[in-house]
Amino acid sequence: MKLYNTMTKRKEEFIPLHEGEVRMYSCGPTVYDYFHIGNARPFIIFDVFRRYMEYKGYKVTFVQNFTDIDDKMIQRANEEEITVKELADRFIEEYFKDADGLYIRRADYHPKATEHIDDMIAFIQKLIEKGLAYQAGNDVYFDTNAFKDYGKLSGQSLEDLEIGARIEIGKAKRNPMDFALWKGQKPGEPAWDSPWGPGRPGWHIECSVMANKYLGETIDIHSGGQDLIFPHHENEIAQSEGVNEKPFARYWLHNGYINIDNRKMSKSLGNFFTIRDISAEFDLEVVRLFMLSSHYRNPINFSRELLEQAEAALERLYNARDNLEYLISNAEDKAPSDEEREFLEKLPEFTADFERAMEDDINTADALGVIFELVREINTSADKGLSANAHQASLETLNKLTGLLGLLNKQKGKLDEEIEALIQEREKARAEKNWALADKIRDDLKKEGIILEDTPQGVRWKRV
RNA sequence: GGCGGCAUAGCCAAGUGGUAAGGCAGAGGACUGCAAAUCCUUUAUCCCCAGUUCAAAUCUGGGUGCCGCCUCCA
Repeated sequence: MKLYNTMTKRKEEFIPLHEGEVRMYSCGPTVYDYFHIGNARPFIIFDVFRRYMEYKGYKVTFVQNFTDIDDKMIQRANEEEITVKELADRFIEEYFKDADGLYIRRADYHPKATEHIDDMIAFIQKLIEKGLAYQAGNDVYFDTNAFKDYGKLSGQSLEDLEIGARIEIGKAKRNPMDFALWKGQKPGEPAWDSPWGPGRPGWHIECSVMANKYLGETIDIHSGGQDLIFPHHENEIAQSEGVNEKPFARYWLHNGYINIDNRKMSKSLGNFFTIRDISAEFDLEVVRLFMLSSHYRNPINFSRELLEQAEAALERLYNARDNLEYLISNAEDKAPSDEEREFLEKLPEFTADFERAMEDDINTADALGVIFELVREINTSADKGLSANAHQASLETLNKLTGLLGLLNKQKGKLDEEIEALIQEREKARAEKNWALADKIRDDLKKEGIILEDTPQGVRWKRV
């Protein structure tokens, strides 16, 4: 498995710290609102990565946090006249609704910042003891000048960063790049007791602390959006390596942005679509396929047209599966022909190609291409007169590969007896060349959401 | 100013030295009572210029255009 590591700017062979295990931490949402499709990208792509590593036999421990206390949380809670806790509880629930719709599996741990305040205080104390942090008034700051590797992830020297810094030098800070570990309470803000007085943790410290707590001092993989490289991940490294004096993460994975009209989609620009918005018009599985149709590090544009393309592509996948299931239930049991043997020999090549794509830095676009090649092979096999056994093998391969990408989750289900009877009635009408009746039944069923297709192998149905 | 990314058909998109995957849309054809599904065929001076090489979408240099990070952001 090769992964592009932001730290080294190269693809590297993945070697876990502990044999057979993957410990990964992915930065999760700040739960002050519904998440948008830009947020959804890392959730989806790293969910796929996790599925794939499990498929490869690794024991994966996946942690994704919820940031449930920060400036935005406080501001939104004030606007809505509810507590920060109430706001967080609500949007954590909404997170899971949307994540479920996208078939994003639950992490092994979803730690919340507010439930780790004591751990954070202890961590900050260690930083102070090591001379890497200082108290200024009721705040505590990380002393970036005291950490020699500061800037190594983003490839920036502290000097360069300072030249470009747009940030105003806080009165209490020694250096413009220093960042808050602990913020003293301001009027009306929620606060926790600490050695520095009542206050709340800075944003960056939670990830260092929770990654350390759930995954250890050195983790295998840390992932998130490219916009977190600086300052968030840079600061996490400073904190974690400052305290532990060990590498924090072995591989840093960062996904590219979702753009609207070629501009980054972000809450601050206001040009975003939430997953909740999209779900009103599209099945969220379409969004999932859309996300996987390009490589995760490339930027992707978002538009309705592109979702429609993804929708059509997804339907092709479902058609292939439906057709296969139909063939299985109707194929004869018979001895395999030479053609069948050839087909069955070829089948594993698709899995091999798929794996090759995935192991090249999670190239889901290429992997999807392999699935579509498999689909053509399957569709072509329909009239080869293969045995049920052969079709079953095709189905298993298709399900395996699409399952690794988290696609084709919906099951077809069964038809009501009433509708079953109508289909039989139509078949009878067709046999009698009573096209008027046959077409009427087909139209009526379409209104019920059932589409009938008369294939060379027989009549088939699917839901709209 | 510093750091980084991208440019492949109408749209989307893989492909890091050997002569352009795949999806969507369109066109033509096959199958079909019709429709659908499916299959076959079809659409690319790989942004420009120069260089390296037997060979370049791929490497090097120089352009051009677009985007991102350096402030909260996935």
